[in-house]
Amino acid sequence: MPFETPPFESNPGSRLNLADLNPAQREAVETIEGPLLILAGPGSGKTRVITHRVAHMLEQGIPAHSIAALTFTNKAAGEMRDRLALLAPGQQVWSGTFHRFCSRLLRAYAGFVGLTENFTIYDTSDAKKLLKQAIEAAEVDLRHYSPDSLGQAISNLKSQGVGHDQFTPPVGNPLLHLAARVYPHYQRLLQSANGVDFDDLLLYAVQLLRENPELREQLDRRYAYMMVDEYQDTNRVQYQLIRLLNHTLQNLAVTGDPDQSIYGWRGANINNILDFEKDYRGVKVVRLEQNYRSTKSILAVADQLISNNTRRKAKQLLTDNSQGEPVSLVAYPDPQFEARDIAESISVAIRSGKRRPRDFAIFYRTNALSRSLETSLRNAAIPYQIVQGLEFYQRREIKDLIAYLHLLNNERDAVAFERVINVPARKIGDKTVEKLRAYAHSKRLSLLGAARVAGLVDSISKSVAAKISQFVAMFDRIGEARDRDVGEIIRRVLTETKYREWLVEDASEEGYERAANVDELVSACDEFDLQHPNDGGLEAFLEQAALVNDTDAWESDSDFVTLLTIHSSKGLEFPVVYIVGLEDGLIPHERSSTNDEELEEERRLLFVGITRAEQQLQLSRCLSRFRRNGVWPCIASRFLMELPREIMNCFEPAKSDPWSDQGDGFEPDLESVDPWLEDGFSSDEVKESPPRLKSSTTTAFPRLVTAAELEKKQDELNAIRLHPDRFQVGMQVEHPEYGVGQIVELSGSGLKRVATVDFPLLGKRRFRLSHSNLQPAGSDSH
DNA sequence: ATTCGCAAAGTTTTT
DNA sequence: CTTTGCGAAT
Repeated sequence: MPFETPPFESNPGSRLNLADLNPAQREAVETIEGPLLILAGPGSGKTRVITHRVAHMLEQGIPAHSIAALTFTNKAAGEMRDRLALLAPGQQVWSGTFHRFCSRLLRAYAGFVGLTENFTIYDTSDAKKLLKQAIEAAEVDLRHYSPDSLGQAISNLKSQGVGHDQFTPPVGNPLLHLAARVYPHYQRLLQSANGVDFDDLLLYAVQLLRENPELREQLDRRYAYMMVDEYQDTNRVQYQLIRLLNHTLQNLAVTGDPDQSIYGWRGANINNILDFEKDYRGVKVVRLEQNYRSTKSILAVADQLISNNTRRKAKQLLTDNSQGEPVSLVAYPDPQFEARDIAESISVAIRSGKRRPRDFAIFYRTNALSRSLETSLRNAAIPYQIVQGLEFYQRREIKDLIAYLHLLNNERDAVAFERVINVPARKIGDKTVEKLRAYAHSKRLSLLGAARVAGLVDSISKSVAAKISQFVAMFDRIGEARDRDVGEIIRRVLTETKYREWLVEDASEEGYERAANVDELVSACDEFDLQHPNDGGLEAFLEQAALVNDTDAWESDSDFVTLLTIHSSKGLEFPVVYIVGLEDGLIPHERSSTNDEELEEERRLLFVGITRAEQQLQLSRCLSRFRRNGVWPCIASRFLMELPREIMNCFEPAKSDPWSDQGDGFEPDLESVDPWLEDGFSSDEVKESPPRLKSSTTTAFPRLVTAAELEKKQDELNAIRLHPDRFQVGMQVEHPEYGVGQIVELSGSGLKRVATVDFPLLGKRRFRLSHSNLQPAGSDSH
């Protein structure tokens, strides 16, 4: 029997020491055979358990190639690989994301699902182009729904494991009826382009295993031991995949925490983990409840918050860590203030020598919230890295160039063809492409194939056909480099297309910036070549580019403050964490508060954020925020009311807060906003002097907002709220210094609402209503 | 037929 | 404040 090898000699380089583990952890590590459910609370050493478990399996003589570990993100897979390299040097255990696993599988068996091995993986924006064509082809009436919502619907179907030919829409759901009509067209377009979207990777893999039992059995045995991380975030297809691969041999270990399930919106089914014990027979359940990460103060807040969820298995968070400092809860006047204050406290802590930049992280609900934080950190000269800002691979110039590579790798790639055919501009426009598309469709050719014979297309003029031939000739010259290093290929693309020259043609600043990005892409290609001397090549690079995102580029080793969404903070930990924007409409997000289930997911999201913090945590919100066309008052997140505020440091407005605490339903008065008036704010009369930041190093989060400042800001908000339309153009107003004048213009909105007043003696002056003492002339001032 | 310029509208979370 | 869509000019 292969598994009875004595542990000592099989792996002499091992650093494995099970004595480092607590009893529950050890039990998980030592359970190798059969289904195992590891319920791991935050900070309970889950990664440690997983890696030790694999190392232990290897010590027991289980061959590395029969172990596969599926993770949720590349980041998690990478971390596991790194830690395993320390515990069990030189052992090649497969670890990666679901999508990568499926992609690998499909490359090997592409023919079974109607693809060839060089298929293209489309990201969401590429897929959207095909979706739009599909919508046209299906001739559906899209008056009531956006293409995006249709795409969402189809994506949801796919993640439920529903194929394009298996779906009957339920009666009375118009969106799904549309989806049912568009879905087959969309799928046909993907197939003819030899492409897949993200969901297809999983769906096709399941289809492949279902239709080929002998292959399923073979793979089941090949990966005799499987581990799945973040099992609470798996969706239906992922669940099916796991079942298919663990049918014969059920040596399956899943880890997860129902309280950290935050991907319901993309089809994750929390029942997958709640029902694990029903799905597999003889499941061993191990609970890791001891928290090694956070202080008692932080855990108390997290615990109190999550206890408001009803759909959960009650669980205590225990720690032997110290009490630590109380969690701070701060209300700031506005996001700029919030950002400045946070940057200031970080700066103070760094300068005092107590902390380094990498000790800090700032979380927000939506990416858009990162802006003011970036500005403040930059102004404070604090090094920071933003995870998932504007993604590198989403930039236009990068997508353009990668499209050339895609077309090189997969000549049927219609999206890539349409992207590159006229970039740089070659006077081959939409109309021509449409003709090519029609011709290609009728002759069953790819777009590039049609382009090769453009002269045969009647509707295309000779001169345009010549331009197309020129393009094809150029493309084929690039194609000669197809089998070279990726760096060489991309250089070939650049020299042949003169893309870089085209970018800087107009000598615009934007052009140079884009050119710099192009250079960065070239370096990325070279880097890839260096790192993949043997398993490289165009196809591998493209797969990497499609499945690796910027989150994975996050460097935990470098000394930066980290900015990221709460979602992408999962699995990470930081000594000091700030979570900003805790306002109603953000957390819970306005689009996620329609029912209790979504609300509970939002609560879990905040729970995840809170439990990332090791030593210090500050939660903050703003009293007003710039949104759409003006400044709007913000209501505190309802979750804040669920926190144990008596044990927290609260820097909330002193008097009762009309925006949050009374909750008497202030609704922004739409009529007080003039969306058609642009706001001109360069006038010197309109000045904004931010309150000076004070700081002290005595407390964890020095109190930088004084109660007086908050009150003042609030009075301003009140004034606007109570008298949204006190002023009108043509009205006579009185200014304490300048006297009486007439309003000639009103612009801006909210706190930035500005009146231009014409004074008989002084001429025109501009005033910000929220700051000035303008009164309607002759009115009884209060 | 293409390109350029302006206006309008839209803003969650991710593989 | 950004991106997308449409209309006019070349």
